[in-house]
Amino acid sequence: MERYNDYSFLLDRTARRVKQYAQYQFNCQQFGITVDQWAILKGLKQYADLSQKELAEYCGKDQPTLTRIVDLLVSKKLVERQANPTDRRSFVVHLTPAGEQKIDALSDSINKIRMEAWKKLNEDDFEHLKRILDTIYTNLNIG
Amino acid sequence: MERYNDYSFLLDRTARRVKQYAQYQFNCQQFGITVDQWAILKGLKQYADLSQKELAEYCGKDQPTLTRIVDLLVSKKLVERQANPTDRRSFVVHLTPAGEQKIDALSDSINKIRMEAWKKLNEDDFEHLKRILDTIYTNLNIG
DNA sequence: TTCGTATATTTGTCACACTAATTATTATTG
DNA sequence: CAATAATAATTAGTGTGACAAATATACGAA
Repeated sequence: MERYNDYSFLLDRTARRVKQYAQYQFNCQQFGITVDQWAILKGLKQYADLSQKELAEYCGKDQPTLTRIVDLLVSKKLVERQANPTDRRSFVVHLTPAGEQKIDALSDSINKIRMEAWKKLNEDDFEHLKRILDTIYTNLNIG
Repeated sequence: MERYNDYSFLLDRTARRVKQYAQYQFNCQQFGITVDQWAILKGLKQYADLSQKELAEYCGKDQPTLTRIVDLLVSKKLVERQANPTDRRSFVVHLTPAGEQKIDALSDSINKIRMEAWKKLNEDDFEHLKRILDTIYTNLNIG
């Protein structure tokens, strides 16, 4: 069934538009961060004070990418790197008060932006999508 | 239903893995091109001799990205830019014989790579996925 | 203890996405 | 016909993704 090949085009195209739409709204509303930086802030909020390796894993980024995103968040004073007392190789990434505040200030607006994509779709659609994407994801495990 | 927000994480994660897996196989099998370069070659094969603007549209790329991919394909001698006789602002992108040959040589292997993702999924799943992704895509039309 | 290996992070390089600005050409309008 | 607007392609700048290599530290085995 060669036409199934189209899934890769559809996936790539849709993922890019989702990100582009969100970033466009972030810019219009002057959130001052990127979509990927937001994902890291949310991860920190949810799991709190992780090492970069753990944070990368939970957020689905690789470590070099996470390093660079954390660099940007540090320069915006939204997070800080703290020494890890039990392992001097690693850092603990910690939300600053400004970071906490940013999350509180943006959460509602960002939920609204995200939900724009879900118009005309329902619970069953979500379950389908989640199952199919997870299947693809595990089918392609390289390791 | 705030949990629907996860669709963006799932989409991004899956699209990246699909691309990463394909690129990994491209590298192992020494195809000598990237996944995105392949998408442009296939677009040219299908539609033949388009301007860069048209090619970008059909392939779902923006114009600056397409310019750079075409640059790389030109340097690999797989395509060439030809003057457009009716509009001196634009080029016609044309597959070279080497480009045609590359497509013929790789098509079967790439179909096989693509189908790895589809294990344990069926026709209905494809229809679901296509409908849901297309709905999201059109929901987020910025223009 | 010490040597070798594993791990956390960083850095470098190439490719791609998006935006804005530039250049050359074409189309329009006054 | 000249001035202006629109368009195709490019370039520049920033952010992200993947991979490999480098660095510093931790851990395990001899």
